[in-house]
Amino acid sequence: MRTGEEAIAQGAKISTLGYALLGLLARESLTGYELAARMRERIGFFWGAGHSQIYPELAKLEERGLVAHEPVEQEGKPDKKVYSITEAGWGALVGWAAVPAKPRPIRDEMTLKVYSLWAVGPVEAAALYRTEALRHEEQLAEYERIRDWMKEEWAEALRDPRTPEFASYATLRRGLGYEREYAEWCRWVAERLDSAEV
Amino acid sequence: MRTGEEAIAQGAKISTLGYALLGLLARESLTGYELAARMRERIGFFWGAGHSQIYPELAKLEERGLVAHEPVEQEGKPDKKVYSITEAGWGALVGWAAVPAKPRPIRDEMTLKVYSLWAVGPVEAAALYRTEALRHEEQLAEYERIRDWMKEEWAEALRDPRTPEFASYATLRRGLGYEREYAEWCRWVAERLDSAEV
DNA sequence: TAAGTCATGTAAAAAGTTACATGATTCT
DNA sequence: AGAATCATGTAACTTTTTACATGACTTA
Repeated sequence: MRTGEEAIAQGAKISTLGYALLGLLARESLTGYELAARMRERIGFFWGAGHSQIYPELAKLEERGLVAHEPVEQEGKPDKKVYSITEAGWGALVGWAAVPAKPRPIRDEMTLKVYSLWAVGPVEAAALYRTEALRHEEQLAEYERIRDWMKEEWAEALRDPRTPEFASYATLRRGLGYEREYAEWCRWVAERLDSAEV
Repeated sequence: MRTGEEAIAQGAKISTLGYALLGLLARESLTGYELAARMRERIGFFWGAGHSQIYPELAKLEERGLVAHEPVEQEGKPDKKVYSITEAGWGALVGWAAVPAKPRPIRDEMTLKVYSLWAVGPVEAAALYRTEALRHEEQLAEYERIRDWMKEEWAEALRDPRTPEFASYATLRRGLGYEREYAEWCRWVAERLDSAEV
């Protein structure tokens, strides 16, 4: 039973960014600055936010009692606020993670450009998609390095799909497949364009 | 040489949605209503916009001289405005399509949820990802039907990568690969979760 | 008679991006 | 000396989403 102040925020809806932050804080307590870094490094491939979006969102989550912060004084560095997830925050996260997401367009500008490919010279276009393939191959290679590291370091935990390590690995596998498929498609586009140049 | 009114808008930047509309209008002249439908049917998988975003964007494009409209009176139906791409619009489209897009996070909420998978019960989670796999398998099947149709109807045009038909086909292939990979990943997640239930 | 299609808009709110603002310490 | 890291914020702007608003005709 929730009463008083806690009940006030009951109705207010949490944004996807809010859940992303809760998901990171469920693993470890972090400052806004660190959350921005985790956002880039860990889940930046499929969700992103700069610090200008994170700080106000943390304040909102705290208002609703889903996170709490503790001020920490530091020497030689500016003071910081370390945020932790609360029990209510944990409940909100679990509730969100267990239900399907509403499907939305992926908003991939490069695919949008392909739709107008016929308006561009084939030589120029082939070069563009070969460069794009390279980008995705590099990202793929980076993910493969991380995967190998995980398999070595987390061998034990990865056997159990109820660990945060497995969840990280599953996320990475999605990136792996996404980049592999994307690179392949870019190469296919470039190859087909090459055939027109002859 | 551009002078006077045309020059005024030179500097103003066109949004991705603007280019999406130009890309559709480069193939055929359309009304705002039809553009919203094309958006859903043709490129909805990787870019989306409702009519409330399209009508104002068309007005902006017209201000900048990239599209022009002709009012058409109809019987039994409300009057409409048929938009066409201008030469300036064509130039803008080609310039945009020939350069790489700035990479952005894909903002896939389902992948974000996987990152917090460990917080959810494995039985519940397995059901969720099996349902999700189904969604992507159905979408894949739909794309396969369209692909088969294209290969029959557009056999001639698809041999030349400089046709709009080929561009449509290339776009579809991206969706095909994306859904296939996504479904496969969902099944993998579900299977791994099953192993924990025993 | 209720829902769907055709047709065009505006308004408000939410989400996301880019820029402004400050300041100490550490690395190159 | 300049750039990067740690650290937290606000402001302005753009983009996206959801809701409001209207109205004739067609199909189930």
